[in-house]
Amino acid sequence: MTESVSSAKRFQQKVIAVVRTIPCGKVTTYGAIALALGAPRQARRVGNALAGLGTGHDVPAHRVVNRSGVLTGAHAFGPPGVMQALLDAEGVHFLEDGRVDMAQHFWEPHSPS
DNA sequence: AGTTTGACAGTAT
DNA sequence: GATACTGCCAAAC
Repeated sequence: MTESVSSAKRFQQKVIAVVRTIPCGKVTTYGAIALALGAPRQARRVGNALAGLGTGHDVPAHRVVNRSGVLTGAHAFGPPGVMQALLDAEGVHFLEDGRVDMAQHFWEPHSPS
């Protein structure tokens, strides 16, 4: 089935595949995902792909933060604080800066192959 | 068809 | 160490 799909859509599917493998209580970065997909420096597209998911997916997108540990995509989860609450419920610890403790919860994804 | 924006990251100052 | 600038590429306007 060689269906013609937009490259963005295909990229999105690959992103989803990786994000779904993120273990509970762990977080990763956009750049790490992009690198695992074989698209280094394309971190922006990873975020853009997740932004297109919207609601009704089984993807733990709340476990994806930027390199600084900031929840840059919190706005996509509706009311502010929801993304933080989801992570906190999974045992993720936050710094006083409101950032995720990357040194403790960073998890590096692998290629979905 | 050109410009702007975006759930980022790396390098330079 | 913090701030500024640039690179990347696609979707939206």
